Amino acid sequence: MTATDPLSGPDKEQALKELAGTTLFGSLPAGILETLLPHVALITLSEGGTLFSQGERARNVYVLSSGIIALSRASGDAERVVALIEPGETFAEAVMFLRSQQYPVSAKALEASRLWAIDAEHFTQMLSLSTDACLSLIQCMTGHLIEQLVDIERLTLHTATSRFIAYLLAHTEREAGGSSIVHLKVPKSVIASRLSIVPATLSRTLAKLSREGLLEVYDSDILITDIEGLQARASEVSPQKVV
Amino acid sequence: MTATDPLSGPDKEQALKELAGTTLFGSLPAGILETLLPHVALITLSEGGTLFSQGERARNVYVLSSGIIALSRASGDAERVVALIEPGETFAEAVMFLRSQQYPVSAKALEASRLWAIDAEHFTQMLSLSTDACLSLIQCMTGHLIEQLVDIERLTLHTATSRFIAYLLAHTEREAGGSSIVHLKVPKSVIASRLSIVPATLSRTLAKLSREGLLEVYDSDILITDIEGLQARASEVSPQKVV
DNA sequence: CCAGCGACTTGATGGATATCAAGTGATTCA
DNA sequence: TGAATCACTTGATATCCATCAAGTCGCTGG
Repeated sequence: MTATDPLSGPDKEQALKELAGTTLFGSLPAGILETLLPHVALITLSEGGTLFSQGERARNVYVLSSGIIALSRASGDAERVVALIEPGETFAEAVMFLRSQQYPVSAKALEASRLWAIDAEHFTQMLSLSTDACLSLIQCMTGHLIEQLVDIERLTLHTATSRFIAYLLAHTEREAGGSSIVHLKVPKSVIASRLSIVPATLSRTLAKLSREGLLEVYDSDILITDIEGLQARASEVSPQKVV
Repeated sequence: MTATDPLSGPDKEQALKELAGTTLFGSLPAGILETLLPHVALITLSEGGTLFSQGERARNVYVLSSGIIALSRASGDAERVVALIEPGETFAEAVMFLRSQQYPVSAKALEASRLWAIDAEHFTQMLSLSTDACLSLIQCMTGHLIEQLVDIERLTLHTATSRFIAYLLAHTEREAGGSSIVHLKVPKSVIASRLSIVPATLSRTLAKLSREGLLEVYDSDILITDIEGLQARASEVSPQKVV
């Protein structure tokens, strides 16, 4: 992991442009974002590199510029990927509001990555000066809350198969024809962890769906041949009605 | 469900006092909270009454004064309790920042309850006038994010038994002696749903722990006889190491 | 070029927990 | 007062998915 600080000219422009493209920083009144720039650093990670570890003192808020970051949470000797961050997304936005002041997850690069690291203290300072910044952060956190709620819903109410299909459908780019290709950008073992499935089961799931003629598997490329069929199975629940 | 608006004298005082006791409203600069009072209504629900339903247009933010509220999320024909609200807690705080403007869960009273309903629009308005209010909300949402993260961790990494023990331990009031009593304030079926267990399994779990001499069950009162033994089993994970 | 390793697949088996079903008490209500 | 209902318990069985264990294939490095 390498970090530069302060940013030099061209990086500075790039940072400004990329931050402005996020929900978190995109709707700030002119000038506010610039005041933050002196406290932004460029970080580069090589594949497999660790950005921070669970429990570590939280110092920065991040924007991913390129690459992929996996956020994972460990408990005892078990660990699970809880989120996959793609370019243009922010993460660890509310880290300085945690009682513990510690990152609640670990962040690791799944491929070589570039990130902008914003100093948490100065970010907080900016929040206290701008309601617009606060509202953006709230907006952003609301999104995360809903995502987590949906995650919980899937984990508790849906089967491994329907969870995987939901993942697949969420990652298919719309294509004109009746069939479309989804390229898996991370190893299947990571997707499995993200969905709380064991890799062996994910493999079997893929084989099953393939046998059923819903999709075809070519390594990390999945050809979807029957999107309606998949959609139908995605909403299957493992019943358990209550209250 | 009955609602009054505007509040009369004594209710007004009560509302002011109770709102001031929450994280969300407690640290507002003097005077700000008062401006909100005209937009606060008192709502009473009888046992089993519905406050709002999933998908309904979101109009209010709530503070629970007395009683118990279950927040649950449905998907298909399955449903799960995702949170149990106790007096003094706020909920649906960020509801007006949702794209859909709809409640993502349903809220039902498990016993007769009183609540303060704050008009969402005026609450938002107050946020845009006070950074302190924003920061309180952010603080509050951060708490919810961590709670959900821990919930997910438990659901995916721990067994039904250890989830139940964690619930039990989180609800034991410290007692001097080597043993303490936990009174379950909601039906066991609701706790089961909250923990994503089926009632029959919860019942068996209780029987098992009782046979092992870790606790004794007297209907809704659980006598904990071996807290260390329970703590040891609470951290059991269903292994699944990854990445 | 082959050894070793990592990512994935596939098979055999087991275990945790859901499902289905039949109880038991306690409470409500006609 | 008896019937109905509810909350819970307990038993028998089923199912999903994890575990354990061998593969295969492609890649890297000596």
